[in-house]
Amino acid sequence: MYTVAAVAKDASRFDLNRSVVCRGLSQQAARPLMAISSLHRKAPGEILFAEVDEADGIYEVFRGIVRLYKLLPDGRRLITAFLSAGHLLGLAMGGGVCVFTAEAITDVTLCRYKRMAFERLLDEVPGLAKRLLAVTSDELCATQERMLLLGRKSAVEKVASFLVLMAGQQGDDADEVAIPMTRSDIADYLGLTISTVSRTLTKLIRQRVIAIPTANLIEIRDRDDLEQLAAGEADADL
Amino acid sequence: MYTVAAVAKDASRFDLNRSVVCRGLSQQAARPLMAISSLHRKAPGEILFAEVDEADGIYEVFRGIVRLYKLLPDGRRLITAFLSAGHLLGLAMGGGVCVFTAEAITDVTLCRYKRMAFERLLDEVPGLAKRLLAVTSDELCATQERMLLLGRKSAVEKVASFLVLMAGQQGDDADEVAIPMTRSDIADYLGLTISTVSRTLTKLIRQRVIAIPTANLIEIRDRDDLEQLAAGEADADL
DNA sequence: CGAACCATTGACCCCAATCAATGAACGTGG
DNA sequence: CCACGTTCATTGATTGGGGTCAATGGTTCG
Repeated sequence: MYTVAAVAKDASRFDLNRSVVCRGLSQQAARPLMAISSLHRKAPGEILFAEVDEADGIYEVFRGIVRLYKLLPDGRRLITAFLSAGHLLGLAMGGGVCVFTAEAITDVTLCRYKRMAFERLLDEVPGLAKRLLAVTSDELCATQERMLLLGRKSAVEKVASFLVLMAGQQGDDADEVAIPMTRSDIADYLGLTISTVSRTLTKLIRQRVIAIPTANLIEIRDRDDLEQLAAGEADADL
Repeated sequence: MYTVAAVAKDASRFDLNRSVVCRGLSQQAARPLMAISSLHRKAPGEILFAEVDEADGIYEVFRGIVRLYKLLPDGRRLITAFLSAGHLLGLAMGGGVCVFTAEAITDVTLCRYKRMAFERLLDEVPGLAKRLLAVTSDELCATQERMLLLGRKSAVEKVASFLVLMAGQQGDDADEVAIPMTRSDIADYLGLTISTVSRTLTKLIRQRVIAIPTANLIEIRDRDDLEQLAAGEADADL
């Protein structure tokens, strides 16, 4: 763990203008946020906080990818989200207790705002609460889509949706999509098993919708088809 | 549709202290909210707004139950939430467009706050944004649990979870749970089919976990068992 | 009384899970 | 450098949970 002061020289990693929390706030308003923040690094597999922990703050991901997940007693896992740079983490704590586990899947840099102090700033910094409300509203909106996927989409539709989502996150024009997570992660994100994810991917390859040069790199060969599959508009051509 | 003035005599249905939006705000702060609100009634089956509509405001449910759902092109439906009195509706609009359809399933009374004016009040009324942030955070927290259910729970676990949820919403001590929605609604809420919901309920009856005097009334006979099933802690006794 | 809707239940089927084998990619240490 | 273990991905064989189709009965309502 590094305090902000300690890495102050590395300004690009803690630039207020890049911070999602601070965006839209005046420099002056953002300053108190600086004061209660600290920069952290995590290696792949490291846990930021677990499901039972007391919520200790709000995190913002600066670099890398974090997975959030919930577990059932017997080990079944559902990944509720993959968070990349610019995403917030810790806003949805139920009564001060974490409702999911957060774990780094790549090397991760993030910034933590102390909970108590942050709560106080919500009253003091004008526009901060409204800004966070916008963020959580967007998130809530995205989870609606995810529930539809989890509850009603077929395996092909799920995998296609995932690929479209990943493609959308990294420059729209690029047809090569980097997949930083494992098949197991994808499966637990889509409510499937590893086998089914793998089988479905090869099915998409055979249909020439995608190609997979490396396991972690997927090339989209027919974006229209893929998006149609993702939307559940495909006729009967699986 | 009724304006607030028109139903002002019916004070109990538009009491600021009962309003979730206004709770925690001073009387003075709440007054401008009154000014931009209007009271509405909807009959069962009436649609408040549909998935493609422009978001026209924030609603608060005062009485009755509303279902929110999303559809796939071929008609598959997922009900994302049942909203009862005290719930807000319309906060999670993606870029001013509704991301789901809202439909009354009972007679419903609700209050609408005009969108534009409401947005303005977020800046002007101290504490309002923070209050709504708390509401959306709680909601976000609840959707995590729902995603786990949709993605990883078995039919029995889903139905048991649903019953526990319904029981929790209406006085904890009562063992008779009123089910105001149809089996079809339950199915689309849990990501199952009508048949499976029905079959699962009779299975629970045979295990003496519940009893169903009327289709819309479920008696919980063994709450511990039910909660264990809901949590996914049951061994192998289906 | 009949129509419409809802819930239950049975017979059957299929999609995705399970079980299991194989291969590829990577470190690590001898 | 290569043998070895480990983790990850693919793929086949088989199973089973829940979907589909369909018949029946109960309620409500016009």
